[in-house]
Amino acid sequence: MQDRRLAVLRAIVEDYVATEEPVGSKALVERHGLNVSLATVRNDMAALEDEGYLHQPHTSAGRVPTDKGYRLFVDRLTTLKPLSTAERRAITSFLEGAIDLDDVVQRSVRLLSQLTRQVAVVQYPTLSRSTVRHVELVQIAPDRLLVVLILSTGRVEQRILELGHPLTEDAVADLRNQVNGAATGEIIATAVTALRALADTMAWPTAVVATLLVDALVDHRSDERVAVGGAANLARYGDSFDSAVRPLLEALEEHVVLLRLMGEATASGTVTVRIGAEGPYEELSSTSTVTTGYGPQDDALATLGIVGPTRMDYPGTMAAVRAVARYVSRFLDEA
Amino acid sequence: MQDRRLAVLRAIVEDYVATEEPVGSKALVERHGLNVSLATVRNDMAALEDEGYLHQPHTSAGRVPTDKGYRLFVDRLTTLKPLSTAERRAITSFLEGAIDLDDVVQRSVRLLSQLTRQVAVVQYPTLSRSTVRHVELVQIAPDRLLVVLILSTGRVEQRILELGHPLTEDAVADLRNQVNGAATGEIIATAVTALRALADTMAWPTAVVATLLVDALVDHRSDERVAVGGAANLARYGDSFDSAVRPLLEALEEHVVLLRLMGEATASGTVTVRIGAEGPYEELSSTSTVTTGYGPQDDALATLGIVGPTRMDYPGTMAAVRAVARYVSRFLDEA
DNA sequence: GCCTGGCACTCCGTGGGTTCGAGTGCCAAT
DNA sequence: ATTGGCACTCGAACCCACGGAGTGCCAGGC
Repeated sequence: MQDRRLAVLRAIVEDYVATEEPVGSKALVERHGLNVSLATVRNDMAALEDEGYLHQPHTSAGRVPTDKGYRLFVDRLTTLKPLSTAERRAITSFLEGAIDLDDVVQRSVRLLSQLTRQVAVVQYPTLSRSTVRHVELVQIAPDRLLVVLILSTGRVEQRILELGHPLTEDAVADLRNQVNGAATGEIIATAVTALRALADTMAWPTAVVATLLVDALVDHRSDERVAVGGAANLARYGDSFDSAVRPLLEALEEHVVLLRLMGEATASGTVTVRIGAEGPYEELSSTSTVTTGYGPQDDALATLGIVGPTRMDYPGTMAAVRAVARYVSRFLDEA
Repeated sequence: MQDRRLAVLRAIVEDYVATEEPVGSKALVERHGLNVSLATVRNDMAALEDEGYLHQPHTSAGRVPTDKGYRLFVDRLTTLKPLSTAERRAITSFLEGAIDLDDVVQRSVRLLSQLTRQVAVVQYPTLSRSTVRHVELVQIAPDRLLVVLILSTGRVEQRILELGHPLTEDAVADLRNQVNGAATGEIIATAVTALRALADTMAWPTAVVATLLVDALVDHRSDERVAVGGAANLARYGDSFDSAVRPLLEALEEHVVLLRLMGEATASGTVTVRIGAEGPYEELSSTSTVTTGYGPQDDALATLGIVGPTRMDYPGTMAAVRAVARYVSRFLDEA
């Protein structure tokens, strides 16, 4: 009885996602094996509407799930569809050719957007937990230094420093050695502390340089990088263009907004679903996000997922997001 | 007389761009200071239509410019609007804070899209004419090398090499010295030749490494990089969604397609306008591009511009594109 | 020869009215 | 609790008529 109601809700969600049209009682009993009569289903639907799981656009129309309805569906009615072997093969072969971290991220975005037919978002692995592999200083002018920071994740950060004072080649070489001695192998936070200590022991002007280096290291800009792909999938919205697509297109360009929308990286393996108004932005109240964390050793370094309409295939999308996160994590383990 | 016809065409283009609606003879004489009668304007319009400059959607509707009409407008009737001082100030202050090449490109994209309210596209300066400033080799595993290539434009390319054979630290240091000796200061093409020659003189396995380095250098992937911004401006299309926005959204993700659409970099200062079907893609026959080259010393290293509907404010857009290219070029000169 | 005023014509967009049908709610019976 | 039946609601689709914007063309004037 309560079971049947849930079955009705599930059927409505599935039909609505498939057809994009409000689903009525008749279509429901025909298309699903509910062994009850029309009237019974109607009663259930009316009850579900009273409880806020369904909504009807107008009196003589079918029912549409509310955010609350989707939430229940995702929480209690979803069994993740395993991916087809073809899909699995696609994922591995797609990732195999990657040549560096940037490439991995870009391939993942493309992969995710193609698998889910939604807009995919992949955050670059955050700096905070990765370690410094090497710091390279290149003097491109007497008073100008290019800093290249190579991290254990394979990520490379670059930054030009204006010194305000010329340095000799030897001074740069010396600085390079000291900086690498202090920072290599450390996580960013430790490296920053070590460099600050180093700067204190140094004579001007190298001390200034070390300080500038610290700035370059902690530059938070680097934490905000994301890759976005599959925006063309927005074209499938068609209806509700102004209310849904416009704010989303805007959000896709504001990476800070996007990151907030995606939320904190959750443990890899746990897929987080945010439905409509559960997210932080009112303008995006008709979009949902499906996200999870990823990173080597299943240690969630960054977030990855998709953004789409509340009306989406949650089981399929969740499975795809989880699978891609898993494979990318594994790939990062190897690298 | 012929002059008046051109004036009529100009007025129609301007009105149509402003109102987005087919413009009729009445609105025309009212809004523009054409000192002739309705009937005269009608005759001119009919003549312009015969010659293919105008088109009327249906008998009792106003006229709309054809691609050919826009072309004539751009070629003969356009006087570039100078930017307002506010706009100029915006450009300089926007670019001033840039900290590296990536940042310059990203700021330019944002700037262009905001100035023109169109989708902006900026190609990263191509490698081909820039010189090698430094090659850094970092051994991240015995048989794995991270190559960081620093170019005179400030661009940094990175690539991981799988050696298939372990190298000692000394071998790497030696290789680094030799490679830098051969490549530093040369343009890419020369550097490649020099490295090939170097590889011939070397014993295995360093020769293999040098060869791999060449591959990394000539990797054409790097020439395809573009930054895109302002996709949210597509939301203003509203009508003609399927025919115009969808293919464009797809093109924006396919950077190769996008680069072909933008065309070759033309000399900085010369703004190229491609209208509708003049471009290489049929699906994009209702979009135009406004592009120009940019680079230090006005040597066009790369292309920059916008993509938008054929119905756009060409004079304003052309002025903005030219101005941004000029300022970015100047900025690159200084750096 | 070019411009102008006038007139008849063509269609598109709009609004009102009607019909059609899907879907509902509720009641009485099992 | 479930079911069959019935009356009801309300949006979508269709039709039609009408008004008006815009046109093409002709005859007359400078």
